[in-house]
Amino acid sequence: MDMKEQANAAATAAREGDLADVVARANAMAYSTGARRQAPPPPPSAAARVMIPYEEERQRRPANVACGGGEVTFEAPPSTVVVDPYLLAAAGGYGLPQQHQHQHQQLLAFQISEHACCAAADSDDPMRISPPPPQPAPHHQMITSYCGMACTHIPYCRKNDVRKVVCIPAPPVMSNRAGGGGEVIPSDLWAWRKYGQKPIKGSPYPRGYYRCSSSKGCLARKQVERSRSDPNMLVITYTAEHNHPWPMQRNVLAGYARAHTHAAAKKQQKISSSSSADNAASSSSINSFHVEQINPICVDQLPVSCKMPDSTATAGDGGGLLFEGIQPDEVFAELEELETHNNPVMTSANVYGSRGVSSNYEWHKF
DNA sequence: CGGTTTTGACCAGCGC
DNA sequence: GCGCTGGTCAAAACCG
Repeated sequence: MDMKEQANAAATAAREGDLADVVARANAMAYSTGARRQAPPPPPSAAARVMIPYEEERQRRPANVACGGGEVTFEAPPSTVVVDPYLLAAAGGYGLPQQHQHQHQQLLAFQISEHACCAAADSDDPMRISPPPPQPAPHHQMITSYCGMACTHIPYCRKNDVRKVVCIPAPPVMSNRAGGGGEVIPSDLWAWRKYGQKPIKGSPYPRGYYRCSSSKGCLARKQVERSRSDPNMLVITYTAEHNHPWPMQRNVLAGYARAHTHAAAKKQQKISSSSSADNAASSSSINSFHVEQINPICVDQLPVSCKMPDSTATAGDGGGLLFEGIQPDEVFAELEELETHNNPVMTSANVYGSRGVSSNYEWHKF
């Protein structure tokens, strides 16, 4: 697929609203423009530009994001795709030791605002750059979109609702265990409690609903689902902001252990007894995916280690991104690096006291 | 005891 | 009004 076709596909995806597909195609374009492993892209200190053409008749309001000199521009409808500069920085291994940077440059994680629809439909640009959140890394300049009107473009779009969508590489879908509540997702530093799961029309994968369990009054929520068009991508939608500091040490294994042992075993037994197509979307707390290949690295605050399986594969053609196995000490080394370089606010307790939901590794407070 | 996942039920918004 | 869909609730079961 040449650049023009990729651009058209991206525009189509943008219109059809599959955010993950937009990201995947943007990813593919990014790689096709030289951001491949053989030719690592410049670090965030150098300009990086990703562009997605859209309908020419539409007013173009590119979203330029600068982080450490890097710039990403989408010529999608104004707010269709917004790149979280931190994620881009993470993709470039920003703040990591030199020897680790090449790994993180393979990741292009995007933050997308679903409220883009509002901007496209209204002459007044409802988008505005919010100030950096108080707790995450100081340079983590979030771009979020606010609905200043009653949005009718997205059913669940609510006035003044802030939604941040992050697409990340997901573990491969396994035939009988993947998907659903058992979705193995890289953990972030917040504590989430799953409170629901629903099958989504048109998607073989259910959507999991999580709310912040660190603070009772916290309204932060997130939804996790696989992209229907690219199962290699996980779409995580964050809603509302945390109103409290990072979660401290807690009983991280209560309940969690159950989900990964007893219930999982029962589920496996149940699932294995059934051959229905629903298996792919059924709940399971663990995935037969080799969990040790995933590192418990925060999604939106810490880099996710991944690599391109081969030089020709792209996220758009199913090649996708694969997590690269890293030893636990390496993970902690990375965390320490981040703690040192990116987020002096975070303490060791905050970092290591968090859950590693997607990992075999238990995180300990030292 | 405090925390989790699972899952069916319930509710609200929307289109017909 | 009805059906569909997405989001949430809450009970049950379980774990350290």
